Order: sequence, then structure tokens, then C-alpha cells
Amino acid sequence: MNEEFRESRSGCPINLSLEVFGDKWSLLILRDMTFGGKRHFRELMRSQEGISSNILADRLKMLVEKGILTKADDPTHKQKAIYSLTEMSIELVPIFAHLGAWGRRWLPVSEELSIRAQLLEAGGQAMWDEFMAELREEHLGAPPPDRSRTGGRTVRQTLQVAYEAVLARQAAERAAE
Amino acid sequence: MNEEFRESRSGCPINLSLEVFGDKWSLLILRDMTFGGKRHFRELMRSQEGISSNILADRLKMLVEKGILTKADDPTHKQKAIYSLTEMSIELVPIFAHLGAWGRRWLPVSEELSIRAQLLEAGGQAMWDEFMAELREEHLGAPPPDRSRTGGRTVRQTLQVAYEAVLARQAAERAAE
DNA sequence: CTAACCAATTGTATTTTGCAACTGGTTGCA
DNA sequence: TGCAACCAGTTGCAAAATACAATTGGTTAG
Repeated sequence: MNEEFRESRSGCPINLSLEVFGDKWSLLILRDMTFGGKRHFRELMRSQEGISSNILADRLKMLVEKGILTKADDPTHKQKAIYSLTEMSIELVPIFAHLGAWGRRWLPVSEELSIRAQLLEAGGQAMWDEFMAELREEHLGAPPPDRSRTGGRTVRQTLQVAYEAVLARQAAERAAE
Repeated sequence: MNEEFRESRSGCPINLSLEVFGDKWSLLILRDMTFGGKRHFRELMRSQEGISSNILADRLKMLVEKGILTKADDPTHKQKAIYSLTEMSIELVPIFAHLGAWGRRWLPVSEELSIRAQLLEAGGQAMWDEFMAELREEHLGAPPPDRSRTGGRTVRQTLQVAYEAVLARQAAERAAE
């Protein structure tokens, strides 16, 4: 397991974490998989930030090597690869939540791209736990979580609906001008 | 405030956060200031990971420009600069805590460099709040927090004592072989 | 049969990083 | 007063990472 860390700069947990995703793209790929439900190379290419295909290929390879993602053949298409989160990456959800909250508080975020972060912050640990359970179901084939409390809607759907509502309102406001 | 983000790739809070410290060094510098109490260039040069002086100078400049640090003259020495955390960087404490917990769980950390992360994780939000209050006192001149509950020892001292205890035990074990 | 789709790879230019040496000055001490 | 240690960087250069555009070799739907 530890072979890719042979040349690590130090055994500090923060440093080792940064050696994994201390760059401008790795966490964005994981963000799109986690919150955007993206599983394929081509879906990941359509990121807000415009990643190029060689960088994406390189990062996916690295993340698979480090055990943060897994890669499998998609049965519906011989050339299609499907990427999955692992427990390792699913447990980044609280970090995403805090990172989003911090960014929303201190940086010039746009409303539509920060509504998810806002809801995730407001939902707290309970929502994060629920979301992680959903990801385990979707990516690891874990048994489905009890969804009776949440009205049958997944956390990702909740976030997505809120995002689209903001987009719709913005479009209406622009039309009204 | 937002001038340095004019060319940002997107208004997503996670993306904007990564544009600030999505590299291999910025968070390590902030870690050393936050947990190591380092305030001077030369102290920061002595990181576990061996940052080089040009990179350190570049990152300090960027972090000051972005409002994540401030820089002031040290009255004790004409050439000495003293760097301080701001509210922005003090509020990274929960992110450090989660990042440390994640790294400790999934990466090949060393015992002595992860004992702090372990204590910080165990201490939870209450400990993080206490620590942030201490940092505000130390870096922003905020009024001292009520320290009666904690036996007069600061969180940083608690972490440091634990770190040194591990080092001492390791030295004793090596001597006993 | 063909156009769209698929996950990349290739080539090249630019930018960032890493490393070592060096700068111009300040301070403590003998 | 002179000298060594200290101070925050800067400079020059090589190596690595990144960005961008074009292309590859194959698959699939209509």
C-alpha cells in the first residue's frame, strides 16, 4: 500500500494528504465525482474549470494508483471506463464541506456554484453522514441507507435541485431586466 | 479584495479555495504557523519537509496579498519580519483537523508527527474553538480566552507536550534495544 | 457506411518548482 | 571595533509540471 509514499517528504498527516491532492486539479476531479455524480472521462472533461485531457488522464491514473479511485470497464460500452470512489475518497466529504464553507465565507464565490456548499454546511454532520452512505451505495454497492427521514430524496438530488432553482431564478431575473 | 481572483477559473468555493492553497507548500507554511507557532522566515525555513527559500518567499508574499497572513516589522530586530495569521487563516483550523484525521487514517504517517492530529481529532469542535481563540489572542491581540477549564495549559502546549512525550518514548525504546 | 462518441496520447510552448549560491544588511559578543 | 552568526530574502539555472491543440485507434448507433 505504501509504495507510492517511499519518497514522501515527511510522515506528517497533513503533508501526506497534500502529497496526494495538493495540486489544483485532484480535488476538483473528486468534487465532480462526489457532488456531480460524474463517473466517465468525458463527463469529467466538462468541468467548470476546463481541465485538459492529459492532466485529467494523469490525475485519474495517480488517484487509482493511490487507492482513492477505482477504475472498471463499463458493460454498456467496450471503450467506456467507469471510475468509482473508494471509502478513502468518500471520507473526504467533511473536508469538502469545510473547504466549501471556508471558501464561501472568505472568497468571491458565485451564488449558483456555492448554494450546494451552503446547504451542506447548514446540514452539518448528519447530512454529511447521509451523503456518505449514499456514495457508499452508489460506488461501493453498499446496502441502501434508510431514506425515510429525507422524503425519498437523496442528498445529491437535494443539492442539485437547489442549484437548478438558483439558475432558474437568475435566468428569470435577467429576463426581467 | 477580489482583485487577485479576477482570473479565477470559476466561482466554486472549492475551486477558489484551491486557487489559494492548492499547492504543495502553502498549507504547510500555515500548518507551521498554526501548530508550530512559527512567525519568522527563518523558523519557517526549518520545516520538516525542507522548503526552499525562494518558494517560501513567494508563498509568503502571495498569502499576504490574499489577506491570509499579515507581515509586520519585529521591534526586536530591524531586519526581522513577523508574520501573523488573520481570521481567514485561523478559521482553517477545522480543515487542518479533518485533513490530519483523514491522513492519519489512510496514509502511512509517522507516530510522532501524527500525535497532534490524533489529539485534535479526539478533542473535537470544542478543542478547535479553544485553539482558534488562542490563535486570535496570539495573532490578532484578541482578549485572552477563559483558560480555567483547561488547567492553564494552551492547546498548543498540550499538543507540543504530547509530541515531545512520543519523541522521548521513542528515544527510550531505541536505547533499550 | 458514416458520424458521433470514447478514453486517452502526442508534441510543443510556457510556467512552476527545486537547488545552490549569493546579497546587503543587522546584531551580539569578545 | 571587528568578526561571526543571524536576517529575509534574491538570483541564475536546470528540471519538472502544466496548458493547449491536434491527433490516435477503436466503438457504437442510426
